[in-house]
Amino acid sequence: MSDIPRVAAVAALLGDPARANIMNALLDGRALTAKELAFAARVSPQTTSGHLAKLTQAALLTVEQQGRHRYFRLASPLVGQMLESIMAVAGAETPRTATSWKGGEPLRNARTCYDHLAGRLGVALADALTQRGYIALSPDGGEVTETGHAFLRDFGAEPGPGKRVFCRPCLDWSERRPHIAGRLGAALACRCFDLGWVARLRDTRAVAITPLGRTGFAARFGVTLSG
Amino acid sequence: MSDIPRVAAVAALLGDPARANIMNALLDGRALTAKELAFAARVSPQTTSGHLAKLTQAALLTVEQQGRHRYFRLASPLVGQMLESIMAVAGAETPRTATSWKGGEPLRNARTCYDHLAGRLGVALADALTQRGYIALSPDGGEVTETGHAFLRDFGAEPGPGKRVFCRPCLDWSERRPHIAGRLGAALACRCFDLGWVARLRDTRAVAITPLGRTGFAARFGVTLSG
DNA sequence: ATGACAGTTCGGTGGAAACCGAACCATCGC
DNA sequence: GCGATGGTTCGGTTTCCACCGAACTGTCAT
Repeated sequence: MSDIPRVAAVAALLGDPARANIMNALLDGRALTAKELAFAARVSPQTTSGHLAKLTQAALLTVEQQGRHRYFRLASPLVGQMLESIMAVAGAETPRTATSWKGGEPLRNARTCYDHLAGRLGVALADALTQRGYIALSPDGGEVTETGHAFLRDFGAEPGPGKRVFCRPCLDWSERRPHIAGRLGAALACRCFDLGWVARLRDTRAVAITPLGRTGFAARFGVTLSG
Repeated sequence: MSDIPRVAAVAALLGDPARANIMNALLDGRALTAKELAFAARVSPQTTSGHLAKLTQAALLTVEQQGRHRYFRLASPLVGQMLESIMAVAGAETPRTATSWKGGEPLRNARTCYDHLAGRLGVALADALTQRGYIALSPDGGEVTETGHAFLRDFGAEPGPGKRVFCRPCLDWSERRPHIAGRLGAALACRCFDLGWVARLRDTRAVAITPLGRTGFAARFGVTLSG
């Protein structure tokens, strides 16, 4: 007895659809204003204000005031990981009759997941790197090989020298297979944005693969996607 | 839009204190009867029955009928990981005025976390293995060194040959530092139980360190604990 | 068969909270 | 200064759901 109430409180916060939408909108790590979040949550600004107050009060979000705007973002990567893990079980449950997934198609194809790439693109990259012997993934951890380090250095996505291990698998809720998270995932995604291979879309976590990216992914990773 | 409602539904289930208590009681991987869970949840059997129905309906729990008893357990390790990740943020939030932790002392000292050891003991083991150069841990992953493999083989806790990577850090909610989870964590815990170094206690996730274990942990890991 | 026990279903009650309309405070631009 | 805009607070309504008492089904024991 003593801290279970705390986890229940946190879970209850995520248990409201409006708040879940808010958290989901912030899952890519950006900072959004209260109004944008109201739109994402599909409720009125007043209601949103109350929700945001609770979420920041619980230290799930942090606020930053800029002029008359208030920018909200996830309080820590830990919060992002929590959301991902909930998505993993929420997606796994009930094999379900492949119902109307319509509308989510761009999301399933390529999106950002806090700070790294996910969706079919993310999984394909993970597969490509694994198949070429650059990394090794298992449900519990990941590892970069010698040749993998060389490849990453060459590609320009070698994370700075820190702790030795920095590759974490993240269960993709749409593909049901792991993609690359952790510092390596962040570095890869960052490099892909820098190269102009992918571009963020408005009001969604989905990302577009540019023509430049299409050829790039094919040439460097042997990855071809329809989206 | 389309799966956020799903995560909200899952989170809402965990958001009720009674259900959170139930999940917490099952977090060590054992199977418990409805009555035991009613006691853990501190509500009447009728109410518990309703909660259990919802949790199994949502595929967070599985049931197994045995005579007139129904045994409930977590549906998958994924569910355990989700709970751990929520605990991590729930524990992190609000540095808080070091309030009355009384009663949780044994839990903080040594406990099981789904299938591995946690608490001061778990963290101390992770520290010892790290300091001796047997493993390398970072927030995003873990790795076993060559000498580490040799040590584990000698200790009798080498997981079977599967994927190469099998060491996952798990943020300890009481110590706020990582301990060892994943296949390696499970193997270590299993070996410690086999050796009689630790023993489960009734009606709690806390474990006792036996006199045998006290000398064993000191000799093999250089770890000494008060509990 | 009979009683004991595990677990569920049903009905009613009470409390919590999500929601919005309206009014209010602060900041920006002119 | 003024209106426009971002954001919050307040009140009242409505809906939802956790909870328990009571009654029921099934299994085990003697």
